[in-house]
Amino acid sequence: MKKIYQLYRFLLRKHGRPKDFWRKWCKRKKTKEDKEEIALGAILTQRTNWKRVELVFENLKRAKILSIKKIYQAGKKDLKLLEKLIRPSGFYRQKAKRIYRFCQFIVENYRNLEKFFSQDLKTCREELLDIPGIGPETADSILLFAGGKPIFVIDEYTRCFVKREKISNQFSYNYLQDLFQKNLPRDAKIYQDFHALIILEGQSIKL
DNA sequence: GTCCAGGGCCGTT
DNA sequence: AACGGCCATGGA
Repeated sequence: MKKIYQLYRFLLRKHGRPKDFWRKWCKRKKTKEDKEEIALGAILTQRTNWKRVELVFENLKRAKILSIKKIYQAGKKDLKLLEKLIRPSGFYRQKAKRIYRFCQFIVENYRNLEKFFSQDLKTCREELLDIPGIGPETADSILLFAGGKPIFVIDEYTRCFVKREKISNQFSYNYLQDLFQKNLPRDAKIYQDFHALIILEGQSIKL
């Protein structure tokens, strides 16, 4: 069943190549710092939209703690401060803790993201999933969009897409992830673009 | 006032 | 394995 790959080609023709999904959504340039923001954004965006996450980034920027290291230091001293800054993205007490623990994990074990991502995909994924508050979707978003690792992200948009296109009548995370990966070249760029296209498609239908 | 936005965790069945 | 309740904000 190469239907999935054909759907990818179809969406690519329809919407064009999404230049840089995260840049477009975050309205930011792709820099080294940006990778950290992408990873942090993956947690902040849980069950909310990007506008809210933008507000948090602005707060963090204003407070000059917009990096993994700075958040780690700030959170260690005073979690309440992080809570206050993270508030606009909702679930702020949980998310402050989640963000802090993620930063703590990176800094204390690897010093920086680069080092962490230098390991193989399987190791990175297992370690991310061990951090409380980081589940499969958040972990894979971090791996794919911040780490450039070839792993396909399943989210609500993807499930709606699967349903609309009658790709499968089973919707569990692992099953769908497997299905997409088996029917696509193992290429992070393609996974990124396809994911962006699925969201663009989902939003265009909603209107 | 009501609805909802790109999850994850925990407890129950 | 599947489902329900919970976490919380601000814009439409």
